Amino acid sequence: MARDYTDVEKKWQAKWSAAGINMASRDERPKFMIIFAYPGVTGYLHVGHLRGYTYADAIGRDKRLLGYNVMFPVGTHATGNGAISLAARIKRKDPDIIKYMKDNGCTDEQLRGLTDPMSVVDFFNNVYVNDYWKRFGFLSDWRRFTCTLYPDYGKFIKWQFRKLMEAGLLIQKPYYAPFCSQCGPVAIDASETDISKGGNAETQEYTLLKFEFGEMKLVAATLRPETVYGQVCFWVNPDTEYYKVMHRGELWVVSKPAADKLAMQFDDIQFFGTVRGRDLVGWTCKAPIVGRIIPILPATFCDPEVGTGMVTSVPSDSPDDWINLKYIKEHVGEYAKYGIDEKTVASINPVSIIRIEGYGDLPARDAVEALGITSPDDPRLDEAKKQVYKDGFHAGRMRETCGPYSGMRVDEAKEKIKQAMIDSGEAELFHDLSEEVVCRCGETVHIKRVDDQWFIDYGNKELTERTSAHCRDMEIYPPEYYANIHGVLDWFRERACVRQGNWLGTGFPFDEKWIIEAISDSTLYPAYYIISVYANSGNIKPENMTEKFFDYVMLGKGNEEEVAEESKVGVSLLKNIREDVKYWYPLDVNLGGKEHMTVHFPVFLFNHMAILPEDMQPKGIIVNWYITGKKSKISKSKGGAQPIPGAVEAFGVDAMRLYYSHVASMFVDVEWNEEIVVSYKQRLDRIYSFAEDLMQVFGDVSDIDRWLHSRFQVHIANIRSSMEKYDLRQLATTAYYEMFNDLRWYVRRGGSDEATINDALKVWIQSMMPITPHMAEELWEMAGFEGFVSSSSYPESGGPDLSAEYGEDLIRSTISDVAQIRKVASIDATSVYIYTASAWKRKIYSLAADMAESGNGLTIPGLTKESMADPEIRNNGKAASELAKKVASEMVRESPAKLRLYSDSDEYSVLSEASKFMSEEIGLPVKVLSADDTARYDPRGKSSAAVPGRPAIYLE
RNA sequence: GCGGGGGUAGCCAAGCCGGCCAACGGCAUAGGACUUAAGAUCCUAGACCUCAGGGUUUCAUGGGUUCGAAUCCCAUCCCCCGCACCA
Repeated sequence: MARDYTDVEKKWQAKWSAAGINMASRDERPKFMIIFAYPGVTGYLHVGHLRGYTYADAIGRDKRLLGYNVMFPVGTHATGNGAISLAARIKRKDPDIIKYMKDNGCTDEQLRGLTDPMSVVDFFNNVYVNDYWKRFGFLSDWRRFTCTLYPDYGKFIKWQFRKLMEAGLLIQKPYYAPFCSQCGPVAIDASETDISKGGNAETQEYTLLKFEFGEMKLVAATLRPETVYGQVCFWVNPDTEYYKVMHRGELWVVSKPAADKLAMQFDDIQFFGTVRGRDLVGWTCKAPIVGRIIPILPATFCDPEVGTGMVTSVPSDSPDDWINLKYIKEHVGEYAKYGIDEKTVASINPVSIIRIEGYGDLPARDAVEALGITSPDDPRLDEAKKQVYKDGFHAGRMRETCGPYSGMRVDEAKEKIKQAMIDSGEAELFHDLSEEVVCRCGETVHIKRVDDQWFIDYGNKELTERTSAHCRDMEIYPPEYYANIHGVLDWFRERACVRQGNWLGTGFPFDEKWIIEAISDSTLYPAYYIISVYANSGNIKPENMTEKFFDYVMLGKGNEEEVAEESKVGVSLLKNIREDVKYWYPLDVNLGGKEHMTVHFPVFLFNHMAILPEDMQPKGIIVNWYITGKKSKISKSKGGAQPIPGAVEAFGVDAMRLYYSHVASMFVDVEWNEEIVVSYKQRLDRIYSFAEDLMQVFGDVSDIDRWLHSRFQVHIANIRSSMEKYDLRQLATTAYYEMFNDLRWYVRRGGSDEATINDALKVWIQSMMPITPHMAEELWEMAGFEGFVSSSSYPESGGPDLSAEYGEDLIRSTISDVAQIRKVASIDATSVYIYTASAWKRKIYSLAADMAESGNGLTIPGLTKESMADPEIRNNGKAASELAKKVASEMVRESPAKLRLYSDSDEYSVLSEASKFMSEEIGLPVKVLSADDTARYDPRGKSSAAVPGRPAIYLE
């Protein structure tokens, strides 16, 4: 049957909204505040993002069932240049972006309005709230929505930074930042928000080595300063025109691109003409530290774009250098035109400088030969280079050729040698990117030195220790992250917190030329949701949000009258907001994707600790993993893999929510698979139909009612303990599978009591509410329950009815045993006889229970002795002592209560009453007899094998 | 390199403070019921062996601890993620 899920979803969303149950206001109830880390406004979201958001809503809904006043606010993060570049691309009608927007349902008319950044932000804010979060049935307090670009939000951030300054946590020092000459600073990251190429580039620190060449210094850039003792020659590209630049009174020779890069990192670079590479080759220069005079050789592999376009040659440890030197030696004739003679070349011999386990004197040669590389053009040189470096750096030691560094570990020598050369003026540092990075605007990105960069000092020891200590008292999931977060906090150093350039965000309060960057303005913000509602309603304007205002409402500093005077906010409103803050904070749960583990969550914790008092520190963090596309993350910047509105139409919101909750643990990645989502949809269909049928059952009380009631008490307890750990998957398993199966068994067993069904139905629907709220409301209404299930109260577990469960388990296992015997014995049975155990056997269990309770414990000799002391048992001779022995050894770990079940259960009645049912299930007539019935039919004497919990079976 | 996480039956995926585990659940599969048929739904089966409810081998590989290990320890192989201005 086709059920119109969309209608049901819209119907209940409208009702919730009309009743205002999503709105969170301070009252007498205990509170629960949960957020998810708000998304960046960089485009449309995809089905993967809704996973975490759904968890947040479901957890909030579960807390509602337990009587909490739940606040679940949402917002967006628009800081950055995403909106700027998006608007620019729309404005210039970039076909890719137009297609992307249209594919996601943006109309031409809407598109026409999206040519400035704020329109883009507003547009997506609207999409996120209406097409995603409201559409998914979230009970969020929409009045509290905020965005990082709202002026009132900015006021809060400025306050936050003033507090950081007061705490001495803002510091200034030079910084090397990726920089576009057109757009200013850019972010280099794999998702390529700012850039169009080079997302995996890293900033590398090069050591610039200065080689004396007459009055000039030839400057080579190296990543391996520890190898300077092995320098034997110098590479210059003969086809390149090099630049002479003056720097600190020295005349440097570097490539043109290098000169440009140097100018971004040193202030005094002056141009002094050029020199051709071919005019340098054939001469010699003096190498730093070793003072060795080495020949300058031509090398076409010297790329002017990399480093300085000149390279010092260490053939002992650099596969490139080794292979090129080898080539020259073997093809000297080709180099005559550069004035290179055979004698010079022959005199160049590698110097062994590093001893590495598994390598000979010349690691570069070994690596090259091991890979069978014979030509300078072999692409595997890169691999050889990495291998030699890795092995040498971590396991190598400097040889005796390395002067004062002899015997030192390579990783240690690297720093020491570098520093020594810097101190002596033979070297300087330079930063460059590991690969070409191109800005969205098309310009190449370089590293620029920024002298007065502001940092937040997350390396602060005292702050780190307090934050780390607090984490031990938090609920952090998964447990691995709880254990690991201390390491993450320790590892944090200073973090650049402001930037310049083409960037939307809040101005830095101490110097407005800076704009606060994207992570730093999103740390303390959960607290702002408490205040945003007043800003959104217009009761408080940004200009009212003075430093004293926030000091008062957030920290309780100052007195109301003074603050009211200064901020122009009424005293009662001020007090009211202050009470709100005290009521709602601390935040109970901050939920976010795993990418936050090393960035957002740590700074979220640090900033709370730095600014807010002990009793306002966060209480919980939950990390969720991703829904991925085939092979890769479904990337939002690369175009949505599955637009959300389409998925909602196809599968229904509840099916998607159930899919997210149940398909796997929160803490593993899951590959998006529509077929799986469809199967969840079908499950919901079945639940709908079954629940509807259940509502039509009006019958009599029977034994099975007790069993169903017991099962549900167990499920309630199970759900409660699972949700204490926010284990939504277990909740889903219980509600959508176990409860469902038990109800079906109940019906199959002939259960039909209206009151029992009603009770079970009520709990069942409530249990499903957190995950599939629309279906739950619909069923709740159909069943005739009052109000919203979303606002109902979940019961406490009454505990299980062990004897009811024992009886039912007995019936099930007996049926299963009959089936087993029929299968194994492969006989065509026509009827089934079931014999329950003799009374004396139950008595042995009773004695065993007594012993277990007595504290002396259950032992074989003990039980045998006790049993044989009883005349009734003793009468049965050897069978009795054997059973006593068996019971004592097998039941030694069972609880006395369990033993009592064996001894006290009236198995004959239980099975007799179920005989009709068993006949139907088995398909044969079933007769239940007692082994104590002297007139019983028992041609094979099977009844003697019956024991409590396991009746004997005879088929004929 | 530093830090972290994994390898479970055809696939996905629970379990992993040792025993209740031959190992939850889903999907796919097989047999049966229902149906004119298909689909849906329901039942049953599911590593291997077994003519009476039993037994034998399994949870990357190899060792070890234990009365007992998918679960603890060690080693090995393989896979994945983060490493900074991207919430």
